[in-house]
Amino acid sequence: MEEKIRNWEVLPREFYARPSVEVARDLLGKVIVHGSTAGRIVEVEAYLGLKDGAAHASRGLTPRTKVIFGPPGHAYVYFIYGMYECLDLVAEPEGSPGCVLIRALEPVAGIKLMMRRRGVIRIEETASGPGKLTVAMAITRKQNGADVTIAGRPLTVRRMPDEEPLRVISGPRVGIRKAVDWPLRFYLAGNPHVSRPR
DNA sequence: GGTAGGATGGGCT
DNA sequence: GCCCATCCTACCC
Repeated sequence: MEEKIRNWEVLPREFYARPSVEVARDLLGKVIVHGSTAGRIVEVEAYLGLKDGAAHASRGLTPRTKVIFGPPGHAYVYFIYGMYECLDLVAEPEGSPGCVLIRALEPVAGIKLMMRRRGVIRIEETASGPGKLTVAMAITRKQNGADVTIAGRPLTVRRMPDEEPLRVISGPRVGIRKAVDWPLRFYLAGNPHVSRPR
């Protein structure tokens, strides 16, 4: 990782201890750092609690969902479709379920390594999907439950010092069968790393 | 440009 | 046994 990134502010736990929709929107433009790789968040989805039929947490507290009910600012990493892993960041105060699925990143550091892990030659194919970005950044279920608010840990989320205003588009979440009309997906307008433009 | 179908295994009823 | 917060390939305009 480039040395400058190591000096960027790590988002504190208070950032995550808010309603999931607010946390989702505000995570856009922030940077996920894992090992020597880093990527700017360009697409997210909020998942709520018991009322949100599409959310894993809607089934209640189980071995898998206990991280979502735990303290905010931790990673929730789950296995899906027998093949892929997806990264969420836990929101809401402890005891209140809610999380944000990271759906796409714009590679920022360790770009060649990320592309090599993915086996792609175009940067836009590197992390433009929730299953793609975990491969590119080597994030696995080993990181499930990891605290992302502590500088010095391998997995952190940081604020760029020169963050600019963002044009955000919201719409329905992708790949779900329940609560399909809730506009809980947020992404950066015109960004080529978004998984599904429009 | 587009999409239909298959890969593949864990979680939960 | 069924469902899945996905991705890639083959195939078809």
